[in-house]
Amino acid sequence: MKAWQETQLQALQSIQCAHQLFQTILSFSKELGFDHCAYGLRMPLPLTNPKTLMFNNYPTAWQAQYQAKNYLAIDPTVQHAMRSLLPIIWTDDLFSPASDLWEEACSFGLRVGWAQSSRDFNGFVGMLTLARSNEPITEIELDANKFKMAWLTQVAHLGMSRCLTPKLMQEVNVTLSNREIEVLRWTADGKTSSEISCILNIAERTVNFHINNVVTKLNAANKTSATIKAAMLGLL
Amino acid sequence: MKAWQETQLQALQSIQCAHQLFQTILSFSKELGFDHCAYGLRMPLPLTNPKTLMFNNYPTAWQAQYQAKNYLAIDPTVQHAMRSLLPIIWTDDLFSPASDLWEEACSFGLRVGWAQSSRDFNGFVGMLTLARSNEPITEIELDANKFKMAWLTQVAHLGMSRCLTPKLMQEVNVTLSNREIEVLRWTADGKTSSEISCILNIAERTVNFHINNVVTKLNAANKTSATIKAAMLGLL
DNA sequence: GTCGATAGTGTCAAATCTGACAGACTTACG
DNA sequence: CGTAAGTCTGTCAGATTTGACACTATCGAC
Repeated sequence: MKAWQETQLQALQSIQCAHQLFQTILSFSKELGFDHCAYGLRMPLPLTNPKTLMFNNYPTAWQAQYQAKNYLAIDPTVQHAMRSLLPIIWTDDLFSPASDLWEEACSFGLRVGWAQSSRDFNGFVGMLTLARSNEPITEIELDANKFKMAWLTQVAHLGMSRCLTPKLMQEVNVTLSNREIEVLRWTADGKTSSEISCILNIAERTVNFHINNVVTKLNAANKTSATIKAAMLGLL
Repeated sequence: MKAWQETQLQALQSIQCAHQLFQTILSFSKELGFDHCAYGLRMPLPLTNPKTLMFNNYPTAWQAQYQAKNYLAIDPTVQHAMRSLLPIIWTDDLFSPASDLWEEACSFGLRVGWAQSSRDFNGFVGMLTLARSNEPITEIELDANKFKMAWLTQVAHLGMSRCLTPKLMQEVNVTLSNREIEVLRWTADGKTSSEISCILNIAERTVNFHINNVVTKLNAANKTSATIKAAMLGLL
């Protein structure tokens, strides 16, 4: 347990394969007393259909069930994780809006769990879940381990997003010029092209030129979409 | 040091005044061996001029200097914090692009420091800095305390943003109807009103009606600005 | 049973954006 | 000295958005 931090940081920095990284995370979660571990990464875009990648060592049948019934959309732990950075512990109360899910999870031996999320500057949200079948999480255990659990959440996110982001979201690799950023920021703040042309002392045509370049670079359908993409991915 | 976690969480949940909360954070930072502490909170909007709130117990003269020379805009620790969730330690290298700032900080007895940021679901970025005048941060110290420092970053952010967000950014209090969210998501993904009307099987006029309501609610100048605001504040 | 929030629809003129035509100037880099 | 990237500018037609006019209907709360 001494080598925790070094090993983690090494893994974080060196491992290039997400599956391999997950195995490392899993081994840490076992050291913390949890047989099961799940890591999910949700991309910020598109807003109408944000993709989520999942890694876990849950029973295969439960994984299939979860997928088939689209439990991701109603899982209360996920909903919490999308709104708050605070850790959350599985309770009957928490799962009351999704009793089916809860009962089935229990039937697969997933009765005790803890989850926390994190969000990076590209807008990616990562969620780490640690779970086991029995042995409720005690106050004492929590006090002893919550620092490490929170840390693991961070480390897992940093590693996972480093591995996955560039492939999943080409747009994060795009670089915008200073002028493009400037114009796009004003656009995001609700200025029209002609207003921006006054602010920056250039022709309206030039403003539209820059905007059009960004639209092309980000593969967007129009100005609004381009602005959203750039802002959500932290390009502005 | 035993009561760390309880006290922190209590403070986090109960204290309503940001200054009072900062005093609590400061006391923890002292327990961790740092005389000085700074907490900054940056709001996500407006993009052309994002406001930042600062709390710290630095020498008054240094605070004035920092403000007067607008060091916030070039501070390498801030720039790092805006791009990465990883903690960072003050080094000569780090400050080489801002040697003036670094020399002046040293002259005020701020030579050793550590900083980490976090980002919440409203897009607010918080940054915690722990500093002292001498005694370099050793590997051993870091290994012993980095979990707690990361934790404190989180706790500070949760408390501070709870205190400050509702006042600073009225828009976070706005609630959008389901239909408004739906329409706005499609808008963010680059669909035109007429396209959305097809997708949702309603009249184009109705789409514009919903969009206009959101524009009004969020006090935005137009569709693009409203969409950005909603997306950045996690309303979508 | 009225009130408020939500959802839906119509028309029309002016403002704004989009796309496609094409070209010029500067700066950094090799 | 050429080349690439970034910045800047022009015109014009057609699509889209915006703002202001009104109106109907449902649903839950008081």
